[in-house]
Amino acid sequence: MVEEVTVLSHERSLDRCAGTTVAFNRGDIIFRQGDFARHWFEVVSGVVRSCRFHVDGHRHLTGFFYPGDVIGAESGLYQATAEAITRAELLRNDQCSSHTEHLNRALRSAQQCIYLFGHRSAMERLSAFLLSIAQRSGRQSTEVALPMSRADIADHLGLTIHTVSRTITELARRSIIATEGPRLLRIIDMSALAHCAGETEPHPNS
Amino acid sequence: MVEEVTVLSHERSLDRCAGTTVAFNRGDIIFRQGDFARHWFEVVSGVVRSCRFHVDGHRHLTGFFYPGDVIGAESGLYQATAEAITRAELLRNDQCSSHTEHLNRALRSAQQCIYLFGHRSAMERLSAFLLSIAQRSGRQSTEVALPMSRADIADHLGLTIHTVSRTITELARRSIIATEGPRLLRIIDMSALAHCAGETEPHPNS
DNA sequence: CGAACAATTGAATCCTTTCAAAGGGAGTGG
DNA sequence: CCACTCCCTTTGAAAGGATTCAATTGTTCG
Repeated sequence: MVEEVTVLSHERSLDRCAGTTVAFNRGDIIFRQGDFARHWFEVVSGVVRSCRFHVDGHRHLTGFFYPGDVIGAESGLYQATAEAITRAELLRNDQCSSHTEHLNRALRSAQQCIYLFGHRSAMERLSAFLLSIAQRSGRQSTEVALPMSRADIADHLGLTIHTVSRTITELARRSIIATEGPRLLRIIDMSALAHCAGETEPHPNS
Repeated sequence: MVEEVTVLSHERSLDRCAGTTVAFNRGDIIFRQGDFARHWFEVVSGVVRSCRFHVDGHRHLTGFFYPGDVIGAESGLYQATAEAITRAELLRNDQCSSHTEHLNRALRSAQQCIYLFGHRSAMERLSAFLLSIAQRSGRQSTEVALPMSRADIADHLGLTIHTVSRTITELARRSIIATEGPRLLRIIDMSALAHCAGETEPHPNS
């Protein structure tokens, strides 16, 4: 296809599969699980979630995708449904023979998800989740926007909305975070949060 | 079982990175998390596990790899440590520019892991795990070999060895499976097992 | 302002973990 | 060949944590 395209925002434009920008509204489906994977996408703005539905109706949110993240790079059939949870712009690209790097990023994203689940307790999972969101959400790392609902977080972490809510409350009670409305919070003690995530826990005491 | 073929056993030999066969004994490390990813591997025989260690010592087994599976296809640093849990032969390949398909398989493997974690209860997780093992272990699908220990299964599913053991016992009590020693079991009622893996929740009865 | 939906909180239940101990193979040495 | 040990697995009972059920509070938007 064409090689020089201004649309590509980042510097790793090894590929010639120039993308076209597509805009989605909150709630729009970007692609569906089981459809043939004709395109892969890079998030430019907004947040996208990917989810799989089980037979009993319960869903599993396999990931949240922020600007710079790649989604749908798999070949064959899409393994999950992707949906915009805020207004979002995505770069849509045709599948091309060599998109190694995007596959790599998709793989890393999957491994991040696996990492989250490696944590056992609700506190560990939520803390690790908040840290990963803080890293990616772009703002000053202390302010964390939560564009997704508690239900989304719960389905991502394998918890219930009640447990998610309680755990957030508990973190606020300990002054590790501060809530500023349901969709925005501030990290007060980053190292304590990392501690809760289980990353720095040499000896167990309280 | 495994037939003797030329170096590349399957037909997808797009790549010129012809592999050399390497043999590992039970317990041998194949590569370590954090090392530079110089090679990627395809399992020819045996079973390999990949795991990540958290700072507090607890580990998470991110996957089990059977013949045909690809491991270590990521670029940069290895994201997990790979270890043979039976005597195993692997095809070692140099990283080459285009290994799209192997990345794809690695991605699918990661997504399989994510899928497992989408299940909530111990019963759901273990049932889904047994089904995935049964599909991949190659034998007649009713006989399932478990080359890994209960501890490995527990760390893979985010449970304890006690819960794993209890859940297996419970499945046997219901005659959904039959155990023939700790490392071998037979699936008696495949549809019931699938039911346990996905549809158990709606209405609880005895 | 009120309706509809989202989030929080309380109390009881259920499930998993933890603590503790017994059973079962495989391998070693007498 | 058998006794013994070690390690893995299984099982029991109590404790802890997440879910469920139920209700309240908070937020958004017409």
